[in-house]
Amino acid sequence: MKAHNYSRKRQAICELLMSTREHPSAEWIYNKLKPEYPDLSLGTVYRNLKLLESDGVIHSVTVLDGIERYDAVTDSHAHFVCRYCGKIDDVHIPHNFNSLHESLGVEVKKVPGIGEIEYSNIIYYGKCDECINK
Amino acid sequence: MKAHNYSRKRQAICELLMSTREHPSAEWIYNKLKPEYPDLSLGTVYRNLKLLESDGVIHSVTVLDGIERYDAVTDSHAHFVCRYCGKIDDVHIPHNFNSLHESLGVEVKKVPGIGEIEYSNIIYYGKCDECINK
DNA sequence: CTCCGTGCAAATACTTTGCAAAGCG
DNA sequence: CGCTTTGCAAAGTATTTGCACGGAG
Repeated sequence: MKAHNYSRKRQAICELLMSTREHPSAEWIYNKLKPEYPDLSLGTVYRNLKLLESDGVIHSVTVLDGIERYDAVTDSHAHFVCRYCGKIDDVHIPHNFNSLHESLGVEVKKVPGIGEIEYSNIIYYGKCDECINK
Repeated sequence: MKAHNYSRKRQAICELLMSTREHPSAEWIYNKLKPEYPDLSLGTVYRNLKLLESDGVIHSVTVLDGIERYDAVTDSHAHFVCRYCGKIDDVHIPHNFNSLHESLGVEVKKVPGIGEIEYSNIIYYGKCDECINK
């Protein structure tokens, strides 16, 4: 109960991102944390998201309908976005995919005539099972 | 010289997108077309981009620094984004990639427990050759 | 005392929209 | 004429930022 305010909220934002598979937006995080931190402000969430992102702790998955969505999971780079309900799921990357991307993520891969790849982002768009079943 | 205004500007926007590899933003298109269509307004560009997108004629490649970037090329779904200068290049998709995605694009692919993939978007981030050479 | 983190509100920046005018068939 | 397209400017919305305050060491 001693470490009072030092990065308490930043910690909470980070942990929330790590503990969910929702790929949250700033506002989602804000609403989720507001009950426990009544004096939390949206600006702080935005500030900390940018900070955590530049520290490499979290990543921006995509911008969906103008809203940035984040992710703290680092092992999988593939996502499935439901075009109908907006849900974002993690997608297990197939094996032949791995053979191509095995060195990506942290390592650098050269593409002739283009440049050096530092990381990649693979997104599938479609209709999730829930939306298929009405 | 007869068909004067019917979708003349929409046509121009579409053709411009087809003829470039720049993956333009709304403003880029606006500036490019403004000399030839002095009465063009930015709102019209935005409107037509949305319209062309919903018609499936063009696609949104990504949102880079809060700015939406479009593409009218349909055969390749992979892009390279330079994190340093913001340039977006088309990337030739490797063979083993094709084996996985050969049916994607228009067709539908099911992912167990997730949903049906309608299309995919693959983006590589890194440093382009120009930026590597200072 | 000094620094970092924050609330609050104003400011940005891109995009969307309402409306009236103009075009096309 | 009826429907579409557009310019213009106002509105909208997500995000960023300036400033002063508060807590920690």
